[in-house]
Amino acid sequence: MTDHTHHEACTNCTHTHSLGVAQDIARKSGHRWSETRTQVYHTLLMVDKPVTAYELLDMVAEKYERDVKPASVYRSLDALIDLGIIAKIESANAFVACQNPECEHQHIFLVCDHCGQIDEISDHGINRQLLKQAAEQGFVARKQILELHGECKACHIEG
Amino acid sequence: MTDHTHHEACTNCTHTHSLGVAQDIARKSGHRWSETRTQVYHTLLMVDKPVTAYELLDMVAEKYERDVKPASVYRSLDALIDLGIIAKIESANAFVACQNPECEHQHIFLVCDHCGQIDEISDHGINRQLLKQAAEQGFVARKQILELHGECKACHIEG
DNA sequence: CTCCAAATGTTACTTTATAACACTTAATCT
DNA sequence: AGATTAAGTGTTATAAAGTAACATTTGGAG
Repeated sequence: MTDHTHHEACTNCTHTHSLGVAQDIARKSGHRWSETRTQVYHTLLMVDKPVTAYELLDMVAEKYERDVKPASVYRSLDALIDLGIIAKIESANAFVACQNPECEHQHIFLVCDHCGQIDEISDHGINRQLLKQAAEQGFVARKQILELHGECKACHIEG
Repeated sequence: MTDHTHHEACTNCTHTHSLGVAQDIARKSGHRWSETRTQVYHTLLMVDKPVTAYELLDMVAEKYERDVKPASVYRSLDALIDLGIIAKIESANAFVACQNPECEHQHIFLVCDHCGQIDEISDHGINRQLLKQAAEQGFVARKQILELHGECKACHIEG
């Protein structure tokens, strides 16, 4: 495990990097960065699967030994969504860190109803086709929610 | 306005028809049909746009002069979803009657954030492509949530 | 170092949804 | 038509998800 001194202690290099990237994205887009946002985002990166706002609240409360309140968590979540570095899984009222924050913000989520894990499809073709179809009906699409529920590879094999 | 005696009074022929169809679908799939379900479904058909469970509750309460409770409404909604004749718009916590209950149950919804109206895209190609892409990652999809938010034709023109 | 819009802390509340259990009824079978 | 019974409803209470309002604090630009 490499030694990092440029950000707060984290046993995982990727996360430390992601936190730096997040901060940069925030600054560039005129948002501030803050302790709460760091903690919320870091926690989301660690769990690496969708969690509800209240689950997240409990995790942050325990990990950082603070009495964080729903409103604070929701505010951080809103900000992180604004930045495009996390996403809400609408069909689960849950939140998840994006796989590659630096590009493309129309997600296609694969939600395993068995283990709760999440995966993404990266197919711009589908996104494009959707926009096109919508446009043909005179609809200007601004945001796409696309979530497939089912069983992931691992769960399907195990039966 | 045509005279109908075969179902409870309704000023709209399509709805009377839909109620009959709904009842048939329910019976065929082993579900029962009931007064509450009739009222909930009928109300959804009338409003013809997404409404929340509690909005629906109020409408049913007023229209049928009864003191209907949340649990009852949610139970009816669950049943109607099971029958495939209504759908939940996950990103709005709202429910809407399906356009053609008798076929195809993977919807693509166009939700206008300006007027609240809803439209659907009928493109099996996209549905198929999604399943295919998911399958390539070993994911077996059972349910698809696909909602585009934006501005509908009418609202876009008006500016 | 100052400043102040942006963010947080806190309290209270609203909206959305479900659990549990007694009671009622739709539809099937005689 | 009347009995039967699983499916559905009524009711109470409560959980889960999300927001409003306002006083206080702070990140980061100048």
